Amino acid sequence: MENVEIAAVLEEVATLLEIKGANPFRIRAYQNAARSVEEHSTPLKKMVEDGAALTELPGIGKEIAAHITELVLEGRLTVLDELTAEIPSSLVELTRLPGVGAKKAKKLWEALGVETIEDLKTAAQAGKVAELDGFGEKSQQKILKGIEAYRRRQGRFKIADAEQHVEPLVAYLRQHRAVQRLEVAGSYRRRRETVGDIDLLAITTDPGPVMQRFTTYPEVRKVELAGDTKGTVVLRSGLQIDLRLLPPESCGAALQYFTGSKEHNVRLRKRAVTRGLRVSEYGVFQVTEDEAESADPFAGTMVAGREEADVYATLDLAWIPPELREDRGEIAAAERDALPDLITLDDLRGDLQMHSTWSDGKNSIEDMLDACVARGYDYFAITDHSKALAMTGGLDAQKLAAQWEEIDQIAARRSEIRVLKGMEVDILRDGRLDLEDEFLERLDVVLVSVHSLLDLPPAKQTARILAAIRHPEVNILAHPTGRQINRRDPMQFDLEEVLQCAAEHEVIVELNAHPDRLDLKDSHLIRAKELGLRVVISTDAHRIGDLDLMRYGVDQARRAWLTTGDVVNTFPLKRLLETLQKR
DNA sequence: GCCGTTTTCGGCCCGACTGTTTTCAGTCG
Repeated sequence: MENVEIAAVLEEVATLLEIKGANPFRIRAYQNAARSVEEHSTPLKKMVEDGAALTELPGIGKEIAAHITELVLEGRLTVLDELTAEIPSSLVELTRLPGVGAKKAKKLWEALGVETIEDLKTAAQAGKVAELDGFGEKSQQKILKGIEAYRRRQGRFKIADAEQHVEPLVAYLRQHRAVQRLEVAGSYRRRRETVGDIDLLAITTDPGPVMQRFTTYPEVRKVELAGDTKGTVVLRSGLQIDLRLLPPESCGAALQYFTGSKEHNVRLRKRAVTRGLRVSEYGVFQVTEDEAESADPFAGTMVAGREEADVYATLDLAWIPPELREDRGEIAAAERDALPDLITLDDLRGDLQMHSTWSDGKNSIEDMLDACVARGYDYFAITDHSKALAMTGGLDAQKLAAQWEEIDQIAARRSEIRVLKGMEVDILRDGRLDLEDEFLERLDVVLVSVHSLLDLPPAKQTARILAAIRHPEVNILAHPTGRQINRRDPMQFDLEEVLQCAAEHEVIVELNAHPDRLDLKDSHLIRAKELGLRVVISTDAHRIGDLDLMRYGVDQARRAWLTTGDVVNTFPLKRLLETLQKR
């Protein structure tokens, strides 16, 4: 049982308690505990087995520690069983729909007998939802739309969640002596923001025992198939894993083949055909016309297969980084030897969005400083929220001035890194900014972002954002679309117009590295680059550990072909400051 | 339910917006 799963169970308990109408603070305790578990780097399962004190984790006390222990050891949770005896657990899913919280889920259940999303859809289509007290026609429409959006993203795992399941499995398989090499291929290797299933590749000359080890992995819920070359299992988390077993001479070809994408491979195989070659997961084969028709995958003469780069080389192509393999022009670029020199994590010199205890962050400015120093950064920006976000403890001008004093004091004794004074300033309804101009002028870096009124009519939303980025003091448009992966669709507005306006006003667009956001997404970033925009990759850290989320942003940036020249926080401090001093 | 202490209780982020109402409950961030 991975930390994400434990966290999910605690969340489920919280939601059921909410539906039940329990003490709100008790509910929050479970939510806090869930978050704490999810963020904890070592597996709690291991802590339980080692007898380590779970209460050392923030938000975990005696009771929840006991719950986690029960969950890990027994695979069940008494509290949860008791709750689901009263309330159908499927109601939890209803609360994931926008506009449906615990109270409404309860009402739908009690008044209409709705237990599942499907029930709700039927009831809404029959117009029964609108007739309920507290609901109306608009709510009913919103629910139907929400169900549609929810369905669209079903079954996909965020890359960071998938990692939690995949990494232990990979380690487990690599321990087996018959496994010469084990790699993750597919969209996971291409570092897509979400993955549907996982493609594993094991190189072995002794498939039987490897398949045996795979299908007996303790987290396996169901074995779909287990042959000599291919096995499929579903983990308890619901994540499907395909394992392919291949001999060493096919390793590179198989890695290439199963990494995809499908579109990339189709183009590659077409290219091969014009050269009298056949490309498959077993290798690249020089084939005659007759052999090309053969059903035998080993027909012809094998010319490559052991190394992935050789597969590309036989097609007169440079090796293409997996993140680019989406048929977005990478094959033409590889042919001209004009592939971009993609950004790497080591290129980053700082982080330009993070929060401190001054607003909703969990660590002090100096803690964040220490953590940034430890990551080898040359600079970082403290960017707490502005006052419109009252729930985060957003800062007004007076508090901001007090924060500057603290920053100055810290900077005076800590010269090893440069602290930039920043703020994540809310864009108000009409596009004005949530901080007075004379304070904006004195900040080193001004981020602006939308946190409220996410569903304004598109024209109004566009106008609102345009107004903000035209403000002469604005440097960065943070998490531009406002989406949350698998949770909330992007805001409706004209992104193209916003990007063009940002280009015109030299506003940098953020690639928010948080794996829940990854906003802008790859295709948007490609467009931004075309328009000559600069990008900043920021973690939006709310605690020290979040600073490590940077790598997800880098993955996404690589998918968008970005290089160090495109990303301002790869710049040395002097050049960064010049870039921020645009006007 | 957790936390912290001036330590075994009392506080815990709270304001804005929406759609429903006709003065406000529920949701969201």
